[in-house]
Amino acid sequence: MSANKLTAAEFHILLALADEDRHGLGIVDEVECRTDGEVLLGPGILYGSLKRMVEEGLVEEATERPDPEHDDPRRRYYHVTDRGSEALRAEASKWARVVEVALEKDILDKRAAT
Amino acid sequence: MSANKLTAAEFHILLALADEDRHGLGIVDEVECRTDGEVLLGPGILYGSLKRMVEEGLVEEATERPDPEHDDPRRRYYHVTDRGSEALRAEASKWARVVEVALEKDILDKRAAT
DNA sequence: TCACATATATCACGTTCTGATATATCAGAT
DNA sequence: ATCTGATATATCAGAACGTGATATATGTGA
Repeated sequence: MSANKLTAAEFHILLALADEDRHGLGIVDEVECRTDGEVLLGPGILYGSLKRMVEEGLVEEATERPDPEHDDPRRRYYHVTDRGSEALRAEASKWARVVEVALEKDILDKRAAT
Repeated sequence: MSANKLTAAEFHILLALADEDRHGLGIVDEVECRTDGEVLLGPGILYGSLKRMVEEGLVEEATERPDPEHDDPRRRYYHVTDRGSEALRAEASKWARVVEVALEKDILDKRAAT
């Protein structure tokens, strides 16, 4: 839609990786759980987005593996880069603004989402 | 229920129409102004989305014209339907939840745009 | 009536999304 | 050991969506 914008899938992936490195299906689980099953990432959009995001420097494959004791060598863990972190912050800020407008226009009430 | 997922463009259009009926370029202006020029709807996505949204019953062409004194007959004004209103509320609610998560993960500070 | 801005519309092309399919490995049961 | 089902990554074709150029027509003011 406009310059420097993340797709919804890229945004959800970055948000999933914000607090810890995760592997592909770990990202899917975090997003599904966090959105109560409303955002479901299929394999196409997941691995396609991750590939693109590595190329764009938003994420990188993690060098260290969390919990090497109980590891699964098939997994590829991803880590947010500084650039990805900044893109996430900018995008989250845009959506925060949108939610504010929704409140101003009485589309949402102020009650906490639960 | 409504597996009715909105695109980002549809969401911005519904949000623009939430407080008053607007015509095509009026929607573009509202979105551009509200997002500080970060979301720019070109003619393709604008009229394409509106056409689709009428077909899906999210909006309808307005019967009455605001300010008939200084009117421009080329304009086509749009009005949000009940269904569109509900879809907007649901989508805004999802993004509100996402923004909350962003706050929890320390991606945003609490003092937002204003 | 001329020039420019406004307004809607469509098109070709590129990007992104969806769901099916493929391949391989792991973990536990037989 | 090997069978089975779950886990994990990957790719692909077709659909859906977004982009920017182009087209057509009309309003507005000089």
